[in-house]
Amino acid sequence: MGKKLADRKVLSFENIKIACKNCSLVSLCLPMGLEPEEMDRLDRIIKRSRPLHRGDHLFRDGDALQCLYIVKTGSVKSYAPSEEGGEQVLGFHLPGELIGLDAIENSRHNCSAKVLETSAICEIPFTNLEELSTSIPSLQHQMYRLLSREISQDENMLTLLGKNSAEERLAAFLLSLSARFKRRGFSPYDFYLSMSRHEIGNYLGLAVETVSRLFTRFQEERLLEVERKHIQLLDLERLENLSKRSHNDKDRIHST
Amino acid sequence: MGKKLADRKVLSFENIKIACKNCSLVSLCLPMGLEPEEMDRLDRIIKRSRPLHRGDHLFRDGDALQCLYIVKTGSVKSYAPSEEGGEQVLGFHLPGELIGLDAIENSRHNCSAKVLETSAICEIPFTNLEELSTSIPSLQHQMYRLLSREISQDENMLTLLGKNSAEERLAAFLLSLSARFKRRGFSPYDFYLSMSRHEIGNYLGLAVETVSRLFTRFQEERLLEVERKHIQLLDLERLENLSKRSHNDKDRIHST
DNA sequence: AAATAGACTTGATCCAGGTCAAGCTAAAAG
DNA sequence: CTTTTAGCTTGACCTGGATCAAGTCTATTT
Repeated sequence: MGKKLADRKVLSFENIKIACKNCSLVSLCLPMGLEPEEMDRLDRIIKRSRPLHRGDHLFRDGDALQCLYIVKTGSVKSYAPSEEGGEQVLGFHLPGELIGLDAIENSRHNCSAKVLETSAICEIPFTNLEELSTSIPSLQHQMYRLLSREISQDENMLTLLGKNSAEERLAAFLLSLSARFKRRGFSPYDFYLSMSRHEIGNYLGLAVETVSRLFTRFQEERLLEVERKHIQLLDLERLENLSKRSHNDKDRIHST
Repeated sequence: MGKKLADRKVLSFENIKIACKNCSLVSLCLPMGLEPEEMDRLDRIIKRSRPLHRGDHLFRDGDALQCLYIVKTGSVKSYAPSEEGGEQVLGFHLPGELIGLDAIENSRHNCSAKVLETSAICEIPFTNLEELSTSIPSLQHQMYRLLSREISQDENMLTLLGKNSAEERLAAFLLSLSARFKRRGFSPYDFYLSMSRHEIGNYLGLAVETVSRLFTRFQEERLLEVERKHIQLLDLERLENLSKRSHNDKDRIHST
């Protein structure tokens, strides 16, 4: 309990309530490319609440769409719960990433999102955002870009699940994390996983055991060093090669 | 050759060059919900070219984004080609569906799209569309909705590929087609597949042989009648049950 | 410090669906 | 008409990764 208080102090208002223009993420986040005046207008509709803790939900499948969410610090997973209690992990979200875009279609969330570790989150009421984007063309453009990017990413993921082997999937996953950490100014070689093996497996369409065995094997092959959540990538190049299916590509479809 | 001329006559200008307001797809297409005056403005930027033929490309992976495309009649597949000549089928598109949305992010197409049969296509120069959507809020809203819907669909597909068995995938695929035909005023029970078994398998992450065997089995079980491309669904309810994974849902992730 | 529990690892076994091989069919080309 | 070819089906076999079954390790609780 005393611990939690301390935690709060460390990340509190100085860090959380800063405006977009003072935020280190500005160059890869929603306000990217806006003029200072436009950024202020956006800033005024963004809510910055106290930090959320592991397991807290941003929203649940079926909730009415109120806000879109951006990770400021920490990480979030989104997932589609199934009736029977199972789930499909749809994505892991790092700082600067916009969450909840699949809810615009019918004003209702199509998946759930919960934070994986203590996280600061920016909330953006969608109605206000939409209005604002009508009067700020570059904000509208940025929205189109972010929605489009989400589609591209999902399509990549479809290819990964449709065509790639277990080892290709895990290698691609680690490289994706690595690249995203790098863009955020963190080490691309040395990082901590905020998600469990189970969640990684679920995301990649693999059993936990398979993920575990692959970590062991990758370590034996000196591709990486792993100790629980701590990952050190030792050979990005070989991982890169592993992640691209080199082998059987015989399902080429004949053109007409 | 005489045949082709006849074809052209049948679908030519009367049918192809009609304005949105006279198009039967208006209620499920981009102009959905626009005022007549707004629809005219949209109409003015849309190009309607002569029909394309099987195998013609709308665009190829890497092309600069010029237009988004809407199927008017016929069908289109989008796919991610891989270096080695293979491909991952990303989707099949029926009349009223918008194609190319993943290109907005970086103004370059991230996949290819080719027509599966003789098809009429509306082309919408994206720059014009974006401008127009700045001055027509309901058009902007519709764009957000369509982009969001694409994300939801891709997420559904991720779940299908990540969690479902071969039989669940094929059942879900057939039901999806059935529902989409229904919305377009066609029979949900009786339709023709415009894609090959190979393409279906590729899309669903299955080998052709598996798709073929499943069709045979579904027919033996009186779920459907299949003869080459012609499908008759005999028992939607049982197909529905098949498509939802009823069995092992033991990968529930423990909450914290 | 002992107990409990969740997360992870490792080994043994199994099977859904992939791969390989052969033949069939229909439609297009000659 | 016959031939060719691409698409589809069916059977036999094989394998990657799932499942089952024990542990082990860490962290939290008591």
